[in-house]
Amino acid sequence: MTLLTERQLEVVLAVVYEYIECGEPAGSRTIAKKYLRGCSPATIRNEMSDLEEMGYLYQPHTSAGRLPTPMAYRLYVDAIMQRRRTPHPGINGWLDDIRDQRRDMESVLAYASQLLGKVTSYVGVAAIAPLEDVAIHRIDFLRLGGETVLVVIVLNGGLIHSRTILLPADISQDMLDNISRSINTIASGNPWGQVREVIYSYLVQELEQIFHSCREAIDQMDLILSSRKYRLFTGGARYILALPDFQDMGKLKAILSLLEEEQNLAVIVEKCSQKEGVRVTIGDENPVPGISSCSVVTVASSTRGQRAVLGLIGPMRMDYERSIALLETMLKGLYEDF
Amino acid sequence: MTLLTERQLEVVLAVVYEYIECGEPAGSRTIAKKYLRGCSPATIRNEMSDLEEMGYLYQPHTSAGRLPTPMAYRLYVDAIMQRRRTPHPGINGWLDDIRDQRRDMESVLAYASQLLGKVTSYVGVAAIAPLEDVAIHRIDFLRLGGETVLVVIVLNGGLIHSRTILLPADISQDMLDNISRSINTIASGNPWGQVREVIYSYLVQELEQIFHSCREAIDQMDLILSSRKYRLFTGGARYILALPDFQDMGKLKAILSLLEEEQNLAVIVEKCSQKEGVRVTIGDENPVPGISSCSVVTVASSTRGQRAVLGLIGPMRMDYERSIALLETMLKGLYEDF
DNA sequence: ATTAGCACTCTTTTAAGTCGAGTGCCAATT
DNA sequence: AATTGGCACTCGACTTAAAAGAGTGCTAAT
Repeated sequence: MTLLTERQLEVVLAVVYEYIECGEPAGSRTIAKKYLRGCSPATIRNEMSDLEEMGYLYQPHTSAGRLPTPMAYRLYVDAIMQRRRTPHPGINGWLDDIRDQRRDMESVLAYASQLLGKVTSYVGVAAIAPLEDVAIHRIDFLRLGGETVLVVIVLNGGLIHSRTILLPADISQDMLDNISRSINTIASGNPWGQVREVIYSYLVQELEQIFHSCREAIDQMDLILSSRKYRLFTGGARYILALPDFQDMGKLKAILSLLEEEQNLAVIVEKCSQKEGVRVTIGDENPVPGISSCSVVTVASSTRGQRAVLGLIGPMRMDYERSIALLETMLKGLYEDF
Repeated sequence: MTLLTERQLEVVLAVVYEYIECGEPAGSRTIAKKYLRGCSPATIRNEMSDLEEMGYLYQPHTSAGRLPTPMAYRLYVDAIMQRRRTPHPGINGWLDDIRDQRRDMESVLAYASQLLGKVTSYVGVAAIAPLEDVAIHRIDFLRLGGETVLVVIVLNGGLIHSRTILLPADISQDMLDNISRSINTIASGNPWGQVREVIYSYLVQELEQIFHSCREAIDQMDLILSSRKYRLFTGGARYILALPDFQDMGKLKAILSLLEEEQNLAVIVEKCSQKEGVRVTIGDENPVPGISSCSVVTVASSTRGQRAVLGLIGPMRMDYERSIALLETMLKGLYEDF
């Protein structure tokens, strides 16, 4: 891969910056006047022509200015990431709002995602999941009728999982309460991995006759807890309607589909939570299809038994710098609360 | 109000039906040929002209066919509601899907709303709230750190409420467990109204010194439980993009805004849950602004300590007949499970 | 009361023409 | 050898004009 000259780099970054700001193809004249005062438009044109050959720029049609390719965005984002980031100003007021209406975590995250969307005009994402070794606070069973039982698991960070399971026999609520009591004496304060082992061995010793019945129930709980499923929230989808990039119904549909299909969204969140800090994926770099014309900025962090992710999904020409600053500031702000 | 002649009624209903089916203004020729074979287009034209004066029809422009006004839709829907409804065929397979992946209630409702949207191309809504007098299964406290405590309330139907509250002192988890134990002995199986009274009198007698501190906590819980807040789910928003009625960004924004603002959606659900059964609101009849060009069909029902609502939000020319049948069938199907 | 006929209206579609932004290239300049 | 000014050329965006089509309103006949 041929390296870029200093000036070529400048031109690429200028085109990206200009396009992010104005939303229209950048012409040689504009770039020369606003970003590289020392050069004439003709010079820029030559550079641009070369850069197009190299795959950094392209023209939507012959007589238009240049647009950045994903490669150019990548260059731009990498450049930004190296710079020192300043915190995003002016969301402190909103964070106070969140703090004031003391709510459960889900509401807070839902609100945070809405806020992210509102402020940026992109789609805000917030997600949280328990860490693998988080301790269980309490397990509770609630007879819903017949053989269906609702299992409620409260984890130590405050996350709550619930799920109905089917027992092979109609067990009374009193009996369930007893079971719950026994389990909680060993479970409370310990991670599921340990708890499961203890329950298993207990079952084998004491309750062999109903072992198989319970085993399925335990497997169910295993599924709930080991899936480490993210609780996902998105907000602000309505604001992207105003963006010129989403006037196309096709793109709109793609992004709405993504938001409504938790699985795909989970893949994105999953990917980014593998390491702490900011992560930017551009266009095709995204692991899910359909949003290849979008970019995703996320920031992840783990504390107190939980992994939290905040993110923004926007057009490829989204304001990466501002988005990153906003996400970092907000994540930090939220952590001060929890 | 002048009454409609038999034939006028027929014409109005025909125009509504035709428009619902085809999505285009209905001309006199079409109506005469497809719905009133006995009459010539000219006759229909005369009737239409009268009906326009009466406020049932209108023309988008001089040389176009007629469209139904909200009044006409109302007439049509009232006519439908009197008819005997047949169950919606072909969703049994999907209901089985729901049944198979035995999940917690929230997932089921989320899935149901998605399904409603997918099948109809409108927006599906599902909501559930506890009845006022539903019994409490369990109240649990979890120390999150410092003075913040997470209260988890499991209600007898399986609904779970949680919320962080601020206590005036840093209370240890052991202490919280004790409190929880005491409360549960009196709370479990009883509705909150009673429980609150008992706790109050207990506090007054035993714990006067910290009465005020706890009082606030109890008030908080009061707020959680007496708000009877609906848990809301919507799904299928992406499908409306394909409808000709929502090609307009303005309308799209209005409906997305509604979906993202729980409050407004709650108003709609609230209204319809006041009586059992089907309810159709057309255009301006809707209690919230912004969706005056949409209709909402809902069906509500209460059992086992819970009120459930299923609904569809679609264009005014939505297929009311099919929508109603679908909602009724699905609600019935869901109740067989829970 | 109903209907056939016809002129009229208004949107939609198609075609043609103009405008302007921006490029590519060449020859002149540094 | 790199840079620059000049100029012809391209292609989309916008404007205008004309034609087509669907449907009505009205009038006169049945």
